[in-house]
Amino acid sequence: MTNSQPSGFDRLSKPVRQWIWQQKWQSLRDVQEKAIPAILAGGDVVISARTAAGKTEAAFLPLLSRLEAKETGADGFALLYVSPLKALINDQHRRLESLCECCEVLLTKWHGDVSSNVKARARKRPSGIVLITPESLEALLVRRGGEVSHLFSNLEAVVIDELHAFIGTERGMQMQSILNRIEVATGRDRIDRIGLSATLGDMRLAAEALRPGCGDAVTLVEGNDPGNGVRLQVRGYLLERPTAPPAVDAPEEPKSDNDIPKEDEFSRSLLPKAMSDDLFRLTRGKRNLLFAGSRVNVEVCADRLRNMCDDERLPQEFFAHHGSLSKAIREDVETRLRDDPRPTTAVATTTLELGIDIGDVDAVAQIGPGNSVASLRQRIGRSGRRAGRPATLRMFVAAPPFERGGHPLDRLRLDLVQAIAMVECLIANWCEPPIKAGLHLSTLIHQTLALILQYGGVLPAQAFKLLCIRGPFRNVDRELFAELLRCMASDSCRLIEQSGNGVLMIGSGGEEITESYDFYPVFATEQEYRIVHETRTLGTYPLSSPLAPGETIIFSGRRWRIVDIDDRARVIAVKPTRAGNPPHFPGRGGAIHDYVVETMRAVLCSTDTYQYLDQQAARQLDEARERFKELQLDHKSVIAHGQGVLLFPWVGTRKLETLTLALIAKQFRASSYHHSIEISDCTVNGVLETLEEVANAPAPDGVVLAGHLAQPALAKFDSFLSRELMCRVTARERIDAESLPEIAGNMLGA
DNA sequence: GACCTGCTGCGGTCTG
Repeated sequence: MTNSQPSGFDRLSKPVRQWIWQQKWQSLRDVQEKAIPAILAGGDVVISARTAAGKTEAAFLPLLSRLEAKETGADGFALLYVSPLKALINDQHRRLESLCECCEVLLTKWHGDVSSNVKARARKRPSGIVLITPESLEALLVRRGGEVSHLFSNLEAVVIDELHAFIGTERGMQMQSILNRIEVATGRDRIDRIGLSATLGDMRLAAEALRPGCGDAVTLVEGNDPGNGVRLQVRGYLLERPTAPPAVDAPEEPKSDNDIPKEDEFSRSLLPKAMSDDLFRLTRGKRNLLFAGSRVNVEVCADRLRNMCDDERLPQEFFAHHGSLSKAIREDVETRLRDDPRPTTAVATTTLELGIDIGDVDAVAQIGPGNSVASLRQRIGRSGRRAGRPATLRMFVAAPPFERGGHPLDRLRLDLVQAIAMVECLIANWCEPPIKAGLHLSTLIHQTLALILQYGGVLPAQAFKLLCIRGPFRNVDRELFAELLRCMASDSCRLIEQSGNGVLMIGSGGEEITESYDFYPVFATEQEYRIVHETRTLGTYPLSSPLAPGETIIFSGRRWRIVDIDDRARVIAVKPTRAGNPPHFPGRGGAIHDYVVETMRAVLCSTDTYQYLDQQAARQLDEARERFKELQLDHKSVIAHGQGVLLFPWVGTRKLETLTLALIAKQFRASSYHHSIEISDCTVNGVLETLEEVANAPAPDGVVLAGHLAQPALAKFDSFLSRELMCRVTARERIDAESLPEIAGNMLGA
């Protein structure tokens, strides 16, 4: 320690200070300095700081000091650390081991890969810190309901890592509900919650997510670590016309593995050659993360770069990384990034965005504008962590080529404009706020079943009070909860039944679900094949994407031929080959925030130049702005197009879809496309009149509007909901009916 | 026109 000893340091317990001495830290980090008094004072705290700023220690140094001062010797766990990832638990265990040893506090990993005797031992003599996933915690409550009060009665605090990953999600609702159930079971009014997060758009909303209903009482701690600056570039490219469709009708099987089909022509329509040449040139020989967007793009891009490596007879340094690849393959890439000095570029989806420890990379590249400013910020934080080196991010954005008679939207270069809008938002220090909680009826079904199992039965009024008044399901009122219970008890579900004295019990249908191994997670997953080469599992492939023996596929950045499909065992056997088609993964579109789309319009209206654009991108922006003026979009929102019209509301995905739906409900043939709505067979005046009507009428009933929409069961237990309940979920979570008059009004005023 | 995450307890067999 230097002479300028931080005041926070002095307030820590003796063993904690000793540990800090051993680490030879020169001083505490800004966020740690601020967190110490906040956590020592007790109460709920949100700690937010950029990646690698020392958030974990910011929470645990004062928490361990608190344990030292308490010294009750009572049994029961003292601290609970909840993480969304097993990999993060393993990292944190490594990181906290010596600190806990110094403090003589037991540290226990608890997740699905940890052996059951370790868990049994911890249950028998509960003490110290437990690092756990929400699913393992759920299993503990459901299977050992009777032990809960004993295990957690001396709990000092709960630390929630990657808080932002839980906000507004099914898993987040589950976690809040579990923490609430622990408080109730132990008879504690509240157990301190400490949320750790990357910088969030709106800290107050994050605080509300940490302690529903009492966000105002949460202490906010924001780290102010300036980092080493950011170097950022947006590079423009032109897409090549696809000259051949993907080889669906390809003539039978290629005769030999040496036949090389024209698959490159298709893959070039996803990834132009000029772009892959630049990607190769800028990443080769260094350590990079390349975020390619979708799993298909990861495969196409990894395949292309690996081939370029082979062509130049260089050792391979490009590797694919996404959620459908096997754990072993992914860990090989992570380990190589972390521990191997050889140049390595991981071509990834969002898998490498969260806090898994992969050390520092030289640069980050991204294909396309991405879906959120928050994720852009997170990605930048993956480089520039070493002293004196700025973070480096290059965005590679391709636009469609101009064609006579092409779609007017092609010339607005909306991907490039979106990329610029994202960067402008980032520079202005804006990022998406957490989304507001929906009804989450699927997760409420789950929590009702879990609660019955935990207590062996529960009265409806108790369940309502616990889950919906004290717990996180506050958008569900008594009437709606009663309807949900009736639905769960109905003949078609039989999830629950009621005993003579009114106690809710698990029904015949519920038994099957709750006894199953996959009851504990609340998110839905697709059924999949396993892709196997000899004895090695390469990864998984969705059942819904049909494949046939003899077909070729790019997977894990390599090319394979399918030799056998075992539908019963759900195994696809492959062998290496020289040809390969891009794989197919189903997916739903991402939602872009209103403010990003508003900023896009501002970028198109403005004449500002942006230093971070390369020549090609700057030229494409000029062309897009010219076209924007030509179409008079600077003062019009509705323009004629062919036999119909194009609408430009400049709102985010959810509002765009709501307006489309409202127009469909008024008998227009409308569909949303690339930030616009296309309506066929109508006139500009006809649409303007309708917009006028919408603007001046009260907002339509969301449930009625949602009735026009297909109601796919998206969440895990949605299939148990009645049509009517599903409509209410859709109205609340997927559309925004209240904003319709305002959107229409703004378009008329434009 | 997108991504990601997670999992018990038991009974069986094998190894040191």
